[in-house]
Amino acid sequence: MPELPEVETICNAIEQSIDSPKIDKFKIINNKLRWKISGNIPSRVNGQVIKKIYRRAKYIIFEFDHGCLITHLGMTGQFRRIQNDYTSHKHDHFLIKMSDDNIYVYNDVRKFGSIHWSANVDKHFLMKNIGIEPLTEGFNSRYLKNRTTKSKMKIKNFIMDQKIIAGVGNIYASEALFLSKIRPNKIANKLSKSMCDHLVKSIKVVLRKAIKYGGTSIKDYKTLDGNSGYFTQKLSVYGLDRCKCGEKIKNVKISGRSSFYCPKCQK
DNA sequence: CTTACCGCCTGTCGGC
DNA sequence: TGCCGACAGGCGGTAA
Repeated sequence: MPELPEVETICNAIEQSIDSPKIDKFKIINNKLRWKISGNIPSRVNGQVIKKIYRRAKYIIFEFDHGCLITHLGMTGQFRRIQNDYTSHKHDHFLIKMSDDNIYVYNDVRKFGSIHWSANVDKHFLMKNIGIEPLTEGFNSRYLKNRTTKSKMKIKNFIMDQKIIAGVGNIYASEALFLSKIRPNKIANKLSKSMCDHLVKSIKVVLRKAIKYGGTSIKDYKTLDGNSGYFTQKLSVYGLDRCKCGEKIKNVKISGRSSFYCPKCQK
């Protein structure tokens, strides 16, 4: 479900809504997620203070002195914030009750999300192969040219590959390629230096703007307090019928995923 | 090593 | 009205 901008939005919302960062009780409601919730998480975090909440790729990391909780929202994962009394909803999986009145409830219809405890985040199996963060200086045209040169993947699959670029998913891949005027099925090693330059800039622009507007809500995504993201109204190709140039937008499957592009604007 | 495909889950929507 | 297949924003594991 959520990509980098949505996870960033949720992360910030959780952090800003906490008054007291001490966990009163971590409660498992239904442990069947992508991986069974294990590792005795309650005993590790009950009574502990969250030092920091941050995003890495599409993961939300709750950092403690002695380790981290690593959560992923999969396709349909949501956190909702409630206060005082918990009323159960279908597909609730766990909740984090803080020592203030906040309770953060994780709900996930399709169960593709996850939560793990790790004493060393960077070495955790879910984190150790994650690629560069696209909103850092290290993600530049030199990096992209170097990596694309060696790849025979379609460029859309390439920029969605978490081992290469962290956090870009199906929506923002389509949007960034539209901005760069590159067709999604172009082979990565066919990109020129200037195309790489353009694509790097486009990815950064799209992600920053989406964060600014609180993410994109196509189906399930909701911010912490149940609101939709406003970037939905700013989309240029994803889910749209017609390009601003007037041309009909194409929706083709690339590796089974819907991929939108304008045949006139993108070459 | 790289790339392609499967399967995990539930809910919704369109076609017949 | 009901049934059935297709599809939905992800990703690790495995096969080729």
